[in-house]
Amino acid sequence: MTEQAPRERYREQVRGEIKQHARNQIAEAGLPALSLTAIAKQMSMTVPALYRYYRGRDELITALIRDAFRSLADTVRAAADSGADLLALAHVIRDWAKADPQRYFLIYGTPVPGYHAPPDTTAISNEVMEVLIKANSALGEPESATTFHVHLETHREWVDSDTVGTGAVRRALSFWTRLHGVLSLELAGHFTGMKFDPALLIDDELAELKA
Amino acid sequence: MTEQAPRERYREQVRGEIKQHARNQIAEAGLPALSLTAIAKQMSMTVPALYRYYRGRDELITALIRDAFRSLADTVRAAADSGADLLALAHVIRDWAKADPQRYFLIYGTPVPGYHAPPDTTAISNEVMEVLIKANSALGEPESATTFHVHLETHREWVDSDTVGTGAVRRALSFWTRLHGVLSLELAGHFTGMKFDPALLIDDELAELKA
DNA sequence: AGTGACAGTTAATGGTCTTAACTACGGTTA
DNA sequence: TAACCGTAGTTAAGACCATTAACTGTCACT
Repeated sequence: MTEQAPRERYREQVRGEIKQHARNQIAEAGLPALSLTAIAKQMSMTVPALYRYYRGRDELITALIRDAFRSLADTVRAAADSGADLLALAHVIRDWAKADPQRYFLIYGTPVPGYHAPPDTTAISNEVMEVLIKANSALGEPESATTFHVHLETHREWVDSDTVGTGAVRRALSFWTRLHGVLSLELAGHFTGMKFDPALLIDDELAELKA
Repeated sequence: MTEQAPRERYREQVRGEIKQHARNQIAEAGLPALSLTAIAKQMSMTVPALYRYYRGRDELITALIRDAFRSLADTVRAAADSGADLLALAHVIRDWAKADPQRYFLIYGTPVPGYHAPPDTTAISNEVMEVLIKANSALGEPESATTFHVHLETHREWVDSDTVGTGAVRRALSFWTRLHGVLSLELAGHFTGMKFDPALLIDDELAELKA
């Protein structure tokens, strides 16, 4: 019942320090390069000591994924609350991704076949989607319904509030997939050689979203 | 100068067998799970024996990447030569990806910061782009030029033949990025929970490409 | 029939993650 | 103040992993 803050505070401090070293390693050489041995060496500790703070390599990675989702969700929400329109929102996300590409790939990159993110993490992921849908609610509903639109009418249980139209959901999906399409290819370097500016491609792709 | 086929043929045989085991491991548990030790065990060999066939783990991976690109390029080209339209082409690519998601991610997934694909591999990658551009040449050039379109006019040295219009290049980029956007998120499982059919989303996204 | 190239072996090095058992310290309580 | 207990950290050990070096046998060609 007593205030045992110091112990707990130190613990959080060290956990944070471990994550920071982990982030640096991943940013520099990718997730496979994340090494507990290297972290321990940088912190002047022995490797098993790290297990006091994380159950193992996987739990550390999971924590980093959670942080990345949290950071993205906060960034997107803050921008949306500041009245950013869809195009501005896209560039906020792009800037966030380009600041640390490997962090973006930690979230949206190659999945591990067995791995399933813990529920709280996917919940944060949904936050992002909610903001995107809300931002897309500004534009009205389209007059002509596409095949996918009518399909979505009967497959949108996952978006709880019925205050948003199906059109907003569809546009949010378009926004998300188009942005991710350009962004992930850009970050992966698949546009090098082609000398165009990906930012302009994004603008173009999202301009057609007005429908 | 003599016909030393048997040795060479056996060599290619074994190289292929190694790749097959590697492919299975990656398909099941992702690239990080690729283990030379496991391959050797499955082939009833010792690990160092594998080094007769590949300089190391990295060269084996590179070979797999090259094969994947080759397979995709051939598949796309074959479909295009059979007169498949853009939508059909998209579904051919999607089917190819869904048949072995990890193979798709081997090509378009999370990049390793240091790694640069060998020139011959990127050349195959360009083949795919060429086919896409060619397929997009069918539709004519748009009357109104977007900002990105005019930007692309001055940044398209990478597409050699001047027989294709800038509009075709732009549409090919849209096609590629939109398809990849939906497909990569689908394969990574980011749509699970949302119960819609990604195939219909792709149809919708590409339908708007007619512009 | 002999020779050389090559497949495959064993052995050794160094790296990784992980668990178990032990030590020592620091704060809490009697 | 003295005993105690939880916890951070250690050493030791096991099980993987990739890679290199040195050796052996075999097969194909001269």
